[in-house]
Amino acid sequence: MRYSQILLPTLKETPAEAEVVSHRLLLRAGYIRKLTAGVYSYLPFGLAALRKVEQIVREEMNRAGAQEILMPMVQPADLWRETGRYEKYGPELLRFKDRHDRESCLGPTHEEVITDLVRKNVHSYRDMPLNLYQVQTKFRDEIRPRFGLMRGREFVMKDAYSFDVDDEAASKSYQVMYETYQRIFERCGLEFRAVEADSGTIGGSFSHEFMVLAETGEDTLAICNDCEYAANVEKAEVVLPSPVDEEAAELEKIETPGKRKVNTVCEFMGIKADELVKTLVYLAGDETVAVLVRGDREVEEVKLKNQLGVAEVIMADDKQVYDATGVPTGYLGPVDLSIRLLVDREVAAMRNFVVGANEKNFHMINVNPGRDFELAEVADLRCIETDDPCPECGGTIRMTEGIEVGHIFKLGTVYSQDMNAVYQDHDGKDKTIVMGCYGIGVSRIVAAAIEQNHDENGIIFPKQLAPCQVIILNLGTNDKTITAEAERLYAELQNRGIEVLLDDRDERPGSKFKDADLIGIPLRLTVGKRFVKDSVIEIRHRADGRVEEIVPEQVVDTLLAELSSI
RNA sequence: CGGAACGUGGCGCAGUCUGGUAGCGCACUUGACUGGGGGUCAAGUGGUCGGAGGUUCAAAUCCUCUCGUUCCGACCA
Repeated sequence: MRYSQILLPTLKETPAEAEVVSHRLLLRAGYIRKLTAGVYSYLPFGLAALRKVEQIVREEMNRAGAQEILMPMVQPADLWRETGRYEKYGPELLRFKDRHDRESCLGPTHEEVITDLVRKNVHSYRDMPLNLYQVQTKFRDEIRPRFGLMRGREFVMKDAYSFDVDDEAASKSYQVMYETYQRIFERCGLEFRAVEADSGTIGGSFSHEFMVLAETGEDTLAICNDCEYAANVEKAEVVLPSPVDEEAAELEKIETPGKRKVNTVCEFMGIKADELVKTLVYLAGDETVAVLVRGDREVEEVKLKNQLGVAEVIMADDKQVYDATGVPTGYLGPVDLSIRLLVDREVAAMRNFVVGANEKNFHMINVNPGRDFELAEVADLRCIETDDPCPECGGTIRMTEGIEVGHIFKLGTVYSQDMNAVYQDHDGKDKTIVMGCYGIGVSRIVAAAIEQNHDENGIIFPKQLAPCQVIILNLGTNDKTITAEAERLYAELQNRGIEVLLDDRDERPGSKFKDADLIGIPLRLTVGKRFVKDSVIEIRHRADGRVEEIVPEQVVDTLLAELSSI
């Protein structure tokens, strides 16, 4: 490739619409351009990076015994009605009618289509296990597309579906995919964690998300500094604290005029927030419940939801609190409280703390669980926080953001039952096929890789994902010696099968250096004055800025050695 | 869907409050100089100011509607 001929429109300034790093750099480096909200064109280098990810995914899927197919993007509504998802899926499913008034939709995922395919073509236990996958453009009409390739409406996804005779075989297929995913993300050069995901709606099944660790992630993860533990904060368990060994002092009511907030009460009484317990009121279905957590903690609403077994919990407003308890907000406490009370495990282990007195302008001190109020319902209800102990190894937890790049799911027979996908077993009886599904956000990986690998000058692609491995800068396009050497190197590297871009533009050196940094090519060769003077070529590593000067004869061997470390 | 902001040449922006011949930087074209971290000078190209309607002698500017984009939230996973 010659820079003078390729469409690689780099920008000095960042388009105003781009907020996150990967979006900014993808635009600036000339990798993508937006057509409309959440829909992008891939320019040559953007496509090249995408292909690199696809290639890794394909190799590993094939190695795992999966077979590649390609399914239609346009799908008939009737198929979706069989699973009830045409109604359930919501407005993310882009629906339309064709010229014959047939209802159709653009595929946001392919469980229905693949299950249809399999029920028509797989009839015997001999046909399984079977794992089929595709790499394809998906369309989800997101309410709010954002962050460029991170959450587009149209995006490239690898989706795989496994079919097995029973649950045990399906678990094996799941395990194979779990390991395959580990390999894929490792080969992509990404720092990632596999985290257990919520299996909520489909009982009995299980599921893992693969998260790339990066600041711009949309999910918050609790990860351990000392071991491999990682969990979505919604699921991360807070370790049971050991009870405080302290003698219970005498309960006392004191006046706290106008002091309602945790910090004002603390200030007024000269205590810290961890010596106080706050009482929060939630609406959970038809019920109103109170939750006790330490003054400096937050309630994790997902945990509360699961504890109560309801679909949703909403924080009560001042009026709802008063209606339910007869106490104005700010003075609530567990002593003689009239509504159902849930106690965070941490609070249950505390002694002699401060709570509201259930009376305007009064708080209580030296409150003790068990003695002053009943510990009817104790559970893990608070958010895990930085420096909390790790539930696995006891190390310390830190919080980080994660980008979901993969999600694997044991589906069971959810779809096969609805769509009557059965096979004939040894005994001649029809049995329902057991399924799994496995997704990877291929285009999202490109964005995630950039989120994780960049500096102030631009992208730093891992070698495995870079559109090409080497860029040669000809710093003397009007100098015969320099140009001849740059051209010679270019031809030689191509012959040796190295992916190389030759910057043969009549630009000043500064521009060429800036562009080379911006587009993120791992290795840079510079042919310039130093070649004329000392017959040396400069080789520079984008990732760490390391520079060496070598004679032309060494170039190919040096590059091959560098690239073999992939 | 709720809240907020923005829309002026390819990109980034000023001008809008206070109506009066559309501007700046970058990019692009031509020429000269220059040539190892986005260079200098000169001369140029390119915009019916998102669209429609209205007010006015006069609208980028005021009013109404509309389309688009972005941010926060909700939703979804």
